[in-house]
Amino acid sequence: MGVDPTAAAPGDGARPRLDRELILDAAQAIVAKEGIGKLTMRRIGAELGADPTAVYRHFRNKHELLIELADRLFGIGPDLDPGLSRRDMLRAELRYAMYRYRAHPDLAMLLAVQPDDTPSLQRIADRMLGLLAEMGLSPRDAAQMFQLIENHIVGVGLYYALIEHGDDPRLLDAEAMRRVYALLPADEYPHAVAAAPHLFPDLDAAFDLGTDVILDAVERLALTGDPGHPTHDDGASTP
Amino acid sequence: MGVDPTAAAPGDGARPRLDRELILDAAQAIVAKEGIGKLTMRRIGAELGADPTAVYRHFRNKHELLIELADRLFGIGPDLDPGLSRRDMLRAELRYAMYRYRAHPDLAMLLAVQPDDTPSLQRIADRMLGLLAEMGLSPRDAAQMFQLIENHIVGVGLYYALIEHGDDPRLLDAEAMRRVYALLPADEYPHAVAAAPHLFPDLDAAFDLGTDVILDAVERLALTGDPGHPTHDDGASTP
DNA sequence: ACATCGCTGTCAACGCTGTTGACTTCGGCG
DNA sequence: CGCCGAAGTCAACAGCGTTGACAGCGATGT
Repeated sequence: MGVDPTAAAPGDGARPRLDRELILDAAQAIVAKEGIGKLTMRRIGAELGADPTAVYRHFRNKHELLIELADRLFGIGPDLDPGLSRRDMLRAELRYAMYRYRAHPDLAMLLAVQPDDTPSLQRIADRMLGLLAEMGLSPRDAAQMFQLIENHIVGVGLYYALIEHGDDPRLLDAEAMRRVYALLPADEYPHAVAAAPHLFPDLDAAFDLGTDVILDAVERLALTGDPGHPTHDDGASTP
Repeated sequence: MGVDPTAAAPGDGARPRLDRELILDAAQAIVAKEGIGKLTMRRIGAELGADPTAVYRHFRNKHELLIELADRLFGIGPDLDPGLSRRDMLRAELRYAMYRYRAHPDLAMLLAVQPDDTPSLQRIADRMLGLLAEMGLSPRDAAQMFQLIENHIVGVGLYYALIEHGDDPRLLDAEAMRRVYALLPADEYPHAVAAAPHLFPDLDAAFDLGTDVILDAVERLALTGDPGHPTHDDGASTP
């Protein structure tokens, strides 16, 4: 009697017993509302209406909590129209992965340094490797191109994230960034000045361009067994 | 009980007056010896044999110090043999940039979110854009491929850095990581298991492969004005 | 030459972080 | 009912970046 654990509501005062799920819900809510920078143990405690140190009864430390939170956020994959070509499916998978990275770069980096790869990451890897195989790549080539794809995603996703979650609004103004390069001394930075109007392109377009470059290489690899140099070389071109 | 500045410094004896250069030297020494994780204001003070807060007489805050330190570390460029082909020079430039990133990923990310691009970054951009132009690209194409190159560098450099500067030694053991994937349930992760022996390739090789894919696209763009999809009209050079 | 004033370094302290150990309370089980 | 481990609370520690008040050095103006 006394406190009824079933009558718990967010503003109510009463609160069900904590468990990992409940804590992760709170953490996820904080990240969604205020960003990962504000995700502190004390903030989680406040969100739960509990003492911050109560969390330590369920998670060994903050790192363990973050890993689990990251796995939860990375667990969801895209819904793919099975009628799409392999190439288009791979494109969609890549875009989706980049968006995951872009949305939660800090958590993604945490997962990346985690030696015990989580099921989410393993499923993503399996899906992409499967598509590459179906496009005609040997397991070895698939693994190599998969590494390229991962790097591509990390590079763009991270750049995106830095710009969006950075606290300096000027980063979002590509026009202003171009102007900086346009106004450099032309004798010292001739090429930068010349290319200034085209620098800092739309990142979505840049990502797609990179994806196409990689997918072209994949198809070329599937056709000829060679990444395919465009030179009219008659011999060794790969060092 | 005044402190005698001419007789009180650990090791060296007298400590001259502080200035930005001296402080940056100390900071750089700490980063080199113990990594950026140990670079705290208090640690800098200890390295200088001075009170930690003295640093604030020369730098507005830690961020400003880090930006300046990053610019210093990124200022040095590669010595290029002028006899090299444009492609090889670009390859060298790319490798060098990746190594910079790899060596100081945190500082590199700090520079990336800095709206006022530092001279080091501007010089690097100018050099690469110049090489792309000399390979036959229009300023617009050069800017686009430059973005691709940046992403490539960030992706690989960051991945490298995470593995090397991560505190978990298991990350360095690619063989062990492959084993993890090899031992996954084959019915659930068929493609991951099949590709397991070839996953986690040597990152230097992966970087070079990615570089070649990009440079191939650059040359194709220079020749045809088109990134070049490997469709049937493509005269494959190597069977 | 003396007084002045700003720059530099020192010290103590604030608010924040993750984390620990001791204490209390709750809930299920014999 | 009584027990006992799990769960929650409280105070505290060590570390972080940073601030404001104070003290000495050094150059400067008269």
